[in-house]
Amino acid sequence: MPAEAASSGGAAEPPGGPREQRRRRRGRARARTEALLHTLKRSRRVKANDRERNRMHHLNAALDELRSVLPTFPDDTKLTKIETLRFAYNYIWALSETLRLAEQCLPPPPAAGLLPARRAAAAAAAAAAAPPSPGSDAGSWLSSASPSAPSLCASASGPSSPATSEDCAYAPAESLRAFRGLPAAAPPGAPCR
DNA sequence: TAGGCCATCTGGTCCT
DNA sequence: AGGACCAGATGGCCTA
Repeated sequence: MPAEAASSGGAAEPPGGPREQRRRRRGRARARTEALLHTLKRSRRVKANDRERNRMHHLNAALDELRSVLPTFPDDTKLTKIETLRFAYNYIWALSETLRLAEQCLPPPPAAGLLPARRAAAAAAAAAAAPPSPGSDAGSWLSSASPSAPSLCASASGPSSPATSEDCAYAPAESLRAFRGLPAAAPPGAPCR
């Protein structure tokens, strides 16, 4: 290709010459691929954002479902996320504790001897929620370090305690007594009344 | 106005 | 490769 060889050889290329045109074409192509890459990345990001939003919506829906099965409060304020989780944790513990005590104290079947579910639930609710003293923030009764349950915090290693060594959730030992069907204190092996 | 809560975006990591 | 999950950042809204 003689023409090419000649142009590459020496004299300054005239503006708009074939070399210049090629360079411009390459520049445009590169810009186009970069733009394409950018839009591709962008669209992936947008999609990922969409999925993430969706995921969080599902998570929140599940949290709402959890709220709906937890006993509501007089003031009916919506529990925050962390409150919901902590309260559920305590509620489950209180329910199982109620069952445990009931099994300990009640005569074996027939079924009539079983603790009515609603009473058990009410007791557990009281246990899990109490003491919801007015003016106290959620942290004091739902959160990790409740001063009202020092003994249970101390015995956090016990399998039946809702407290963990790291996060000593409120342990409603006192409020379990609110349930009239249960003894004030029923240490393991204590005679049932 | 400060602080708490929340939704959303984002980049990184892990898993399928 | 693409999706799920996670944690940090950011900004908006609300309340004391």
